[in-house]
Amino acid sequence: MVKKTNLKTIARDLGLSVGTVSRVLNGKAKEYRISDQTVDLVLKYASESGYTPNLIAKGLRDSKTYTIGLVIPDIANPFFSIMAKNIEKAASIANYSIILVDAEENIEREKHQIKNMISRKVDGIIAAPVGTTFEHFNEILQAEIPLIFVDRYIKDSSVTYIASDNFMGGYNATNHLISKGHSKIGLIKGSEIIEPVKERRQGYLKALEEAGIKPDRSLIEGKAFSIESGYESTVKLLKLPEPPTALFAMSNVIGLGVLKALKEYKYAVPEDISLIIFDDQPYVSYLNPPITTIKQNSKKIGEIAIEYILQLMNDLHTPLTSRLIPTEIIFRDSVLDIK
Amino acid sequence: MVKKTNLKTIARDLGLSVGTVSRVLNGKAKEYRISDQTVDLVLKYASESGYTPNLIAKGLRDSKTYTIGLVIPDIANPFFSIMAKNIEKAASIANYSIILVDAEENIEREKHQIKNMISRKVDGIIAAPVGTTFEHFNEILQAEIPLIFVDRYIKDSSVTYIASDNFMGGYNATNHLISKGHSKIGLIKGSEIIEPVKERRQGYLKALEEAGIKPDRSLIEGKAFSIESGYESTVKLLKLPEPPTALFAMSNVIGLGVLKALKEYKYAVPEDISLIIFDDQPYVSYLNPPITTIKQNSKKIGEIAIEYILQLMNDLHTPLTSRLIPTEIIFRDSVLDIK
DNA sequence: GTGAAAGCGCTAACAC
DNA sequence: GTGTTAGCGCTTTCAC
Repeated sequence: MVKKTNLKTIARDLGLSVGTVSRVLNGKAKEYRISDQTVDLVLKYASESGYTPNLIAKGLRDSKTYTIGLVIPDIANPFFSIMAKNIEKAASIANYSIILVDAEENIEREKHQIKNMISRKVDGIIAAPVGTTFEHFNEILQAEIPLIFVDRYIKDSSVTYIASDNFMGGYNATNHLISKGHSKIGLIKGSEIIEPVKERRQGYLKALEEAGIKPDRSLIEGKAFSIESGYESTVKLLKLPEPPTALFAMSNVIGLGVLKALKEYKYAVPEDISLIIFDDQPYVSYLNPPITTIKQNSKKIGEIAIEYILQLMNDLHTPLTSRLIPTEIIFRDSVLDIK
Repeated sequence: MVKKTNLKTIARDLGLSVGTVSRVLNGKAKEYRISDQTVDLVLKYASESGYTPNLIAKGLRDSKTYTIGLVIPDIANPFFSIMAKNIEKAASIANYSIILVDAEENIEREKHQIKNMISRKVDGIIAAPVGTTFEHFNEILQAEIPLIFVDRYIKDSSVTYIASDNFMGGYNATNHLISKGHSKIGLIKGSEIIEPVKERRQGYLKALEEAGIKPDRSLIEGKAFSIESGYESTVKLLKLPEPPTALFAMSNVIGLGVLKALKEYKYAVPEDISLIIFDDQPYVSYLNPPITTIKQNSKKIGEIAIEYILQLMNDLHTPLTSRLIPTEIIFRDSVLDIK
């Protein structure tokens, strides 16, 4: 037997009107000077009948869904799952729920899901876009839905973003390698259409340039944030006539692929080759050897994202500044001093 | 300028009625023998104006939200994030969106979020409950919302669950250790109120019993699925007058804590101590040494969960059988043969 | 102090 | 072939 309790049934059973019941349940009894007796009656009945307000109906009424869409390229990537965790936490404190979408690094899926979010009338969208195509995000803007980019972003899009300072991260990683005497530094990257990839590569290039090292295009490999791409790219570099003495892997997933290749080809780290991985994860301390990494502050990125989206939800025209969150280099034992 | 396009505005602008517009947009033009001219008109206008149907209003109408609540104890735990990925994928194929909740292994937060899900009128809930308390789940049942447990479950709850065969996993892990000559096997576990923890421990005990090894209660430690608990428990065991020769860590996070302790106390794996970790993750192949693990099929668990929830959504009284998904032992180099 | 009713956007039953 | 309208559950304005 379904006992669907709603304002109407409560009102009926208590011989009151929906209006009165609604007021009581919204704590507006005082304001409307509703009698204590009525208040008690309603409160008692509501709790005994297990009444839960229908947020959907409420939302329809005031054109809100108390919902934030989170569009992420790969939730299985620990960088994103930690970010998602913090975003969900901050959102729930503000009484918003997260609708999660995993775009699987697939632009078509992302487009489809964006449409879906718009249909669902989410109050805001936080996205780490898969690629550079922007039309589908334009639809969000046109629908006047607040939008914030995290981690990945589309540079000339006017959408506020919060990301790691990828340029400096790439620069610092490369510089550290250079300071240890390395000049043949392989860069294992993701797809170039991703802005952070470009930035990290530019940081890498800048460090080389400052050190007077001529960049060697054959030392730059990789086309995706995946174990496979990391693996294949590393193999290519290892087979070079003059293989690099150090590797800079652009993400934790890529890093796993690099490790796979190094293991297979029996390169010891750091004796045979040095390694730095962009993005720190708990397990890297226990790898053989512990890997030096560029640590991103995904917690902070998530927190600012929610802060920003809440502000936009309050006023769509709040002027917001895109933020580049500093990375930190965590020194471990994967870089050999060859000076 | 907000151009909020909805059925009403389209109807007004085109001099039609909302009914007609709705029919055309729902592909029911044929059925209602609406003129091609009208159809074209509506379709053209809708696409040009960027009309997106309001799923909320539609949902209010037919008491559906096309939404599934996913309640998880820790989305940063890769086991759960991979499961979430698969659940989201399967859900989106069936045109459902996922509302994600991270309970943070906190029963109060879980309760609160469950209430929220009910208010949101989700069409179903997939949960990996934090503890054994059940009242808040009863509310879901009372609200006649389909409910499925994954990974964690509450045994005497009548709620269908899909989980790894934890007993056999624990049994196989322990047996493997025994077969290599170990008899002092430390068990680093999570909180006992979690059913899978009990099951894994029983598997461990059963294997010992079958081998004629008397279980030593001082070898069983741990109280949470966290790095800290894994670390502290391991330290305790290492400080025993007669420390174990092998360790069985009950999860990937616990495993990280174990590794931390072993490293700190300079125990080499497997020379000084053998190790098996429950739950396989990509990085364990690259740990020092690669760790033997019990691999769970989180993809399959997620897929069945969605399959089941869809069936329940179709008919709440579909008879469903709880499933125990087999685990697999992945042999690597962390177990020493001491026979 | 409380009730009545409009309206949020949509679908479907009922008109004609 | 197309229009009208009730109703999903809620809040709030307007009555009295």
